Amino acid sequence: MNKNCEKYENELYDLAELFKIFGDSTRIKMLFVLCESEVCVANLAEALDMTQSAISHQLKILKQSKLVKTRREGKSIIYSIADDHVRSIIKIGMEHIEE
Amino acid sequence: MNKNCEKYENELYDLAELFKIFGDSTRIKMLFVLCESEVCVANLAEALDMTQSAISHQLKILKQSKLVKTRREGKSIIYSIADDHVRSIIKIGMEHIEE
DNA sequence: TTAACATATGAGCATTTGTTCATATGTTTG
DNA sequence: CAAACATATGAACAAATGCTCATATGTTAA
Repeated sequence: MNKNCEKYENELYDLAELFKIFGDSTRIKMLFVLCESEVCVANLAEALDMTQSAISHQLKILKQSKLVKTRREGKSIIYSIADDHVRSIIKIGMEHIEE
Repeated sequence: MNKNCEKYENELYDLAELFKIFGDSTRIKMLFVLCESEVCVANLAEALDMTQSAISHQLKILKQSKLVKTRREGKSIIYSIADDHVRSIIKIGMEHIEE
């Protein structure tokens, strides 16, 4: 029997971890908004109609996963998509949905 | 503020649901194995070193999500990838990982 | 038809996850 | 410096999730 999933055990684990990040409504909405333009925490919260705290907790997860990056601008922290793979993943997922 | 995530509310919800399926070690391993060849339940269980029951429960989820399809062959049920989007999604995820 | 095999499924349980609430940290302005 | 603003974080709790165990359903061969 095929045992490649043992061989690729670690890669597949990481892959699952990656998709897990995208597998939550709140996070995918956040990423979707960020795909269009960089946004500060408060504006993200407003866009999704959620509390600043909830958004902040999720941003932490997105940042730890290196899907977003930050920079400070005055009192605000501006979040943006870390690399184009995020857009690719969302795009290809959307293509699957739309059928 | 950008409210496109309201506009695309439903699509983004479905997208999250899709990625949620990929966001589990067991399921991604199953899909990975199935990407290479169609397999019956018992062989999948063996390949992943898991119980038949656990695999069967997950296969149900994969089937409900239309990521896999089945056909009967004697006493066995043979599972296979339902469409090539599954391979694309795994592939693009892998590309992101390997960096 | 009955025994053996292959898969499916429901209930129960432990773990994980996402939100809220309260509060801490950090920055700018007066 | 103090007050106001923006974000981060820890604890607690409810909901969702994945596995196990027992058993049901369905198929084939004797």
